Amino acid sequence: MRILLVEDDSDTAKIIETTLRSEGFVVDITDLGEDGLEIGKLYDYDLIILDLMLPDMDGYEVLRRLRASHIITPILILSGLNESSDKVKGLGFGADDYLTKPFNKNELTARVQAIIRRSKGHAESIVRTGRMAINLQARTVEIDGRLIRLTGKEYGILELLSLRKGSTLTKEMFLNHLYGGIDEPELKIIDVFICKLRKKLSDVLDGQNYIETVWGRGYVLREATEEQKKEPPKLEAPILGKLASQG
Amino acid sequence: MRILLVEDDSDTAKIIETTLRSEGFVVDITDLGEDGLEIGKLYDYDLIILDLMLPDMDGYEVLRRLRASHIITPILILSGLNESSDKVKGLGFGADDYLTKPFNKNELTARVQAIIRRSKGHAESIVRTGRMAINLQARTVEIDGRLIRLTGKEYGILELLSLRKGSTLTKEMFLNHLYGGIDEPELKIIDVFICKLRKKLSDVLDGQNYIETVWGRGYVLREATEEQKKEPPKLEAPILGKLASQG
DNA sequence: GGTATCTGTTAATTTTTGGTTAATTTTTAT
DNA sequence: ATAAAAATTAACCAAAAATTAACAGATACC
Repeated sequence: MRILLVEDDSDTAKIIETTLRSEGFVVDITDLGEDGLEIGKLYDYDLIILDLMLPDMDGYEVLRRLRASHIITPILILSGLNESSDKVKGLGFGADDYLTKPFNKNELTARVQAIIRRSKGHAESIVRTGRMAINLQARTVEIDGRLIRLTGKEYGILELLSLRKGSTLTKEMFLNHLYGGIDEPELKIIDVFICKLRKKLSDVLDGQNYIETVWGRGYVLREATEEQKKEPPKLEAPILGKLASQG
Repeated sequence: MRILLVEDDSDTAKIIETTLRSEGFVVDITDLGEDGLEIGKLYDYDLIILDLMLPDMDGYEVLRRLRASHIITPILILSGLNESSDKVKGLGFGADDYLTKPFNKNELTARVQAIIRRSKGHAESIVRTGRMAINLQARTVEIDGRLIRLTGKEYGILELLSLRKGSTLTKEMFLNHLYGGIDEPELKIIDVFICKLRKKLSDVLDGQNYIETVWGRGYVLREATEEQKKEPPKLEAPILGKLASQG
């Protein structure tokens, strides 16, 4: 579960971040409405938490423009004001819930979980590509129903590719999302993880590769071809014949 | 088992809290009806204990609104009044039981346990994983029908893992749920308890381990493999020899 | 074809995290 | 008040993951 937090007050942001992280959410933070708008449009978050008081733009403006761009990501409005007019205004513009500062941590997590549960309509969010299924809740990957063991960064890369399936992601994008801008390692690290990831997947997919390289640009996860979707033939007689003909 | 206590008198709250905690319940407390309403709606508690005398709102109002919102969480009404009319009124509004102050601690726990057992619809809530069975009502753990002696925190960790079997829980999650946010010890404590827990279980499971480590994220309780579900072969001659030598 | 640039792969190194034990503090029961 | 049990901290080692570095293989472009 991935949450975008648009909040300029760093103390509040920190509290929200640690609270939600401790519940297992992945939290991306930006302090500008402009950036929130951009990122919210570009990536498929499970929830956007939006502060009304932003340095560059009115929170409502961000909300309005997101909805105008047909972004249906659930939005939780965060405000220091307690007027009910604001509440109505926010919900009217298409916010899903409203929380006033200061708030209780349990209430925050409760609301966040409630909104997300509601928005998913109880359905598990699973992204399928050929024989591979990525469970975003459990952060697990299965191929032909068998669990594939991935490390944190390996999974992170695969998750990003899945969320933006079909479009090419640059290494810089991966770096940004996996390291949140600070203390980033070399770009090369992405190649290394892609390599490891491919190896783990292809071990089970007997040589098939879903992660395509776009030379000079980055990587894409493409919808599998009909050929790739088929389960591999069980190794029985044909193999024996093949082996026999080779020997 | 998680209980929400809506009570403004801090002495009463304290007594209830310690009584129920000593029985192994996790207790969240709020002193406002408004908050109780909000939190009760959003969180899935096993029981809500509701005082009628609240500073901001009539307890009946909270009860009525919870039921109006289709919250079916069992509710225990707590009151200083002893009139039977009140009793009827509360039960009529959809409360599950009624307790008058001052009350007896044993009666409190008995009622609480009864309500919760009833609300779970008689079905024993037992989570099975391989040869292990966790009884959430009794807070006991059995392996091959034999009782395993666990301490409070050890059980708490195993219970959480069972309730969310299959998904990885971070150490922060354990800390949050086991200590309710305040006065939390170091994260490291979770490792220690996991270690003790594994040891106690594996002593009986002859080396098997149901609690899996997800490196960098936390721990999971996974459904056991077919192999793990089998009872181990009974040791014959060696045991007999051992007993003989002892007797 | 040559070459500069980008990518794939492996190995070596560093950092982080987990497992375990023992010591200490706190809680509980008697 | 005391002993026993449980919880917590501290310290250490081992294991795993992340990162870097080095080099081999591809690809685009001239």
